[in-house]
Amino acid sequence: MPELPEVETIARGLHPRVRRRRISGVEPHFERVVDLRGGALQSVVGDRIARVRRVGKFVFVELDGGRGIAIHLRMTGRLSVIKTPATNDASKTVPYLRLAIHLDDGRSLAFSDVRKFGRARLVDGDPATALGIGADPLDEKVDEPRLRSMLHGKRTPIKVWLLDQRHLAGIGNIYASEALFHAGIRPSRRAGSLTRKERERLLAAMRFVLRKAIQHRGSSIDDYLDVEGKRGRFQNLLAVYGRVGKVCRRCRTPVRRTVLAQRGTFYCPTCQK
DNA sequence: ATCAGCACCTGTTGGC
DNA sequence: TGCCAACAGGTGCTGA
Repeated sequence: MPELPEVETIARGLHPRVRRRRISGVEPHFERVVDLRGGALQSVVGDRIARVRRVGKFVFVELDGGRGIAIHLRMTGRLSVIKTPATNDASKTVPYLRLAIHLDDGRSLAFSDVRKFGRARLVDGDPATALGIGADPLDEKVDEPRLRSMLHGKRTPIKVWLLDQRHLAGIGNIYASEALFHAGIRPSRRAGSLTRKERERLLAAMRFVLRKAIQHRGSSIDDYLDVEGKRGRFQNLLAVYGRVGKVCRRCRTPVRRTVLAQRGTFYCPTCQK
């Protein structure tokens, strides 16, 4: 479900609600929700939350002392802050509750997820390094020369390259299609074949689309909701994603759907070369 | 390195 | 109306 704009919206919503709170307990309701590669989560009990921010597609709950909890919502994960439920009816309070992080003020951070794909992982030190993900696409240090060196010699389709979080972290299936539309580049183009102008357009398009989507609090195509349970609005402004058969907003050509890396991929055959 | 295929899960939807 | 295959915003593993 959530990509960079949705995760950014959630992190921004969560931050003022939980900052400076101390963690008083960690209660998993589904065994595999904790990714043990970072070690057991119980060790954060007693720690204070410094802030909440986005790292790639992770919601990062940063703790005093340099550690943090990295939460990945995958397809259907949701975060909310609730009144701490009695242990025996926790799962009734929030449907599909998978993990409750109790706070010292009688509230809990609730991580729920219909599909059980979401994970929470303890991280020590720089989260991007620990999580093995690349630079943020909104980071201005990612400029054309840097993109050029990253794409050099790559024969994989540019859209597939964009989805690989080790390169740039945060872009998912919606915004990859959208950014490529705004850049006028076919999703199937070999990454290394982009010209300088195309790389410049791609960088500008990624940032434009991601910033616009953040302004609109993300895209709620199906079930994405923010921390307050509200839908985003950017789904109404999508240019190609999910619009197969409908006409391109720019040139009226019907939008096409193909499959790349087993993912639905949308583009305008006229506007994208 | 890279890539297809599948696994992980459950719910919704579209076609017959 | 009813059934069921296909599909869904993501990643991670295996084997070629």
